[in-house]
Amino acid sequence: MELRQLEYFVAVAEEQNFTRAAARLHVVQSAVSAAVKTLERELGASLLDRNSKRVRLTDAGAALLPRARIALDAARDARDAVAEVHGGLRGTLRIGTMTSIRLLHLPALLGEFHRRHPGVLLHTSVAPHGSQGLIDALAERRLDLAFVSLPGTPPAEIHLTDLASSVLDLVVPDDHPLATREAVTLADIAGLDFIDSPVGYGNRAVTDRAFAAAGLSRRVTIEIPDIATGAEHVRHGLGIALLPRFAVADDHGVRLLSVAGVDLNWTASLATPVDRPVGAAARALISLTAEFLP
Amino acid sequence: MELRQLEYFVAVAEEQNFTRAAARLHVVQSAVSAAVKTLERELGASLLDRNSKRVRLTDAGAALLPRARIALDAARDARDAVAEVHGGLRGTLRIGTMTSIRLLHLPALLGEFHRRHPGVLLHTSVAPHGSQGLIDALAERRLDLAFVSLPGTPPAEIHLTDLASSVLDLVVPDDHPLATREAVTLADIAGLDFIDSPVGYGNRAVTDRAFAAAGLSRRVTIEIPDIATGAEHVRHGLGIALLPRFAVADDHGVRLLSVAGVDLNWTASLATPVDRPVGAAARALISLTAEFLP
DNA sequence: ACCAAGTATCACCGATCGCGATCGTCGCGA
DNA sequence: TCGCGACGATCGCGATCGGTGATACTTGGT
Repeated sequence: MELRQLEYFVAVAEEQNFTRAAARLHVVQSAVSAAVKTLERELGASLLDRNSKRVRLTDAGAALLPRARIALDAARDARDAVAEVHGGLRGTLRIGTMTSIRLLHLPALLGEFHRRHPGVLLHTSVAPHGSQGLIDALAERRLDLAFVSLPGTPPAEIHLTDLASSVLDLVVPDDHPLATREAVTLADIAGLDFIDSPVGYGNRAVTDRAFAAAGLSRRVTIEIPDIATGAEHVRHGLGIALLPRFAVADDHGVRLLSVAGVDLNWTASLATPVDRPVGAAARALISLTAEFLP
Repeated sequence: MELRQLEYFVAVAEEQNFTRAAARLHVVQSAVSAAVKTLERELGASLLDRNSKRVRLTDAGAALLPRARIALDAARDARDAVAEVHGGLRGTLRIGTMTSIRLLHLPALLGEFHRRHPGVLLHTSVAPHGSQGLIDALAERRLDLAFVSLPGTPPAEIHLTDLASSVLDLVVPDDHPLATREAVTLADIAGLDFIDSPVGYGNRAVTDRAFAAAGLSRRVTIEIPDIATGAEHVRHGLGIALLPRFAVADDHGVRLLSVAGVDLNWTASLATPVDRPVGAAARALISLTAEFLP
């Protein structure tokens, strides 16, 4: 068993496709097929149940996968540790981010990190399934760190460091009955049609929790993955929305109203695993993030 | 970087000699030399400072070594996990034991383990530096489990499960002034010449602690690594000793006396690491050990 | 100065790996 | 039912890798 074989196996398991795994690994498909076959022969067990249409893990493969990731992470940490001693950090840092990274000034943070550690490749990925998806990816070792928004108690295996927060304001079309008000309550907007992010996104969790805590409900009739388009949807009368002020670049045709008597604070945090040590590059980014805090 | 290279590097680091490492790995010396050189080239750092007389770790090598062990352990756990799913446990379990294994009936325990898991190779090693040395080896990932005797608070990274204990009795030559007594106190034997195990052994720690707790001292003039020879030394007038009864197979010429008013309980425990998960085979042995408890 | 022990280098050879071509399989749509 | 596209497995080939055995070089002790 060698790391190269584990790397190929993990790629196939994650992609559920030899051809895509080969592309990701920058080798031809037959090389991946052969390597996985050799690993199976060496371990004396079938790891993948596959045909021309479908690739699934066997029980043995399911047992191997998390441990293969641990071994690959350990090897990368080993490489990073040597690089740190010998002459600067090396390696790749896999970072998950929410789509609304402007809450955090991430470009400035990551830019500074890159200037300080040019040998580290930053591989950022946005969260197709919101912050909850990032948390899952962190737990499954597909990410090293994640910038998330996760109201409530985080899961036991994740540590959150709060970084920034913004209040969500109500955005209504300027001809809306509530538009003349300076502030409203949740009761004023209960039952109305809302535009919001999908379930799983942090801002969506904040708004859902607020309504639930007040024993009220609303209708989310349109889900948008990018809050920067929220004001546009509001402007065209598709509903009202709770958005941070920074997401409303152009406020013509809409009004922003405060919502009184409720916690609509949307907090962004850095999520790190607690069940394993993080690598040298991850530690460096965590330190830099702390420097960026006010 | 591959596991094979890490394995060769770890072997050289531990043996401090390429030729001995090669013997341990069952390859020729030049294969080890070439593999380490390739690893150094790939990492862009010198890992070992060596010449024909001496092999030492560099700073980069010192940074790599614990992480290399983690990666190798992870790979072995991966292999074991697949074997467990697929058809029984495989692999090697590295067990440290005190020399005085009769306190524990280890042969019976390990015999039963072997019958249940014939695919697991048990590699046992005794403790040249006593239980403390076993604890060090466990922390440094050179052992998976250890049977130790460690009075007092164990270090934070080790978990102890008490398994058995025996009281240490005073053994004197039968013409000794105390020989007519049924029991003595520590005060009676303070200042006398003792035969005992070396520092680091569990039984030695028990006796040293008892004298220290009583504010008394004694002279340990002969240190013996095997307590089974203790009574023989006493018989020949080389000193007196505190030994468990089971270690005195032949009591002619000596008397065994109780020592009142002091804790001379010598406890044997199973030491497991707390900072990392143990492999499948280790978990199986831990379970079997629990079954063997009364 | 000599020697023994150990590491590094070299030539050689068999094994391994990745590539490119191709075969076989499978699910889907007509 | 059939054709098709996509995908995994196999094969031949060339390049590279890894281990062996021999040997050169180095080093510390006598």
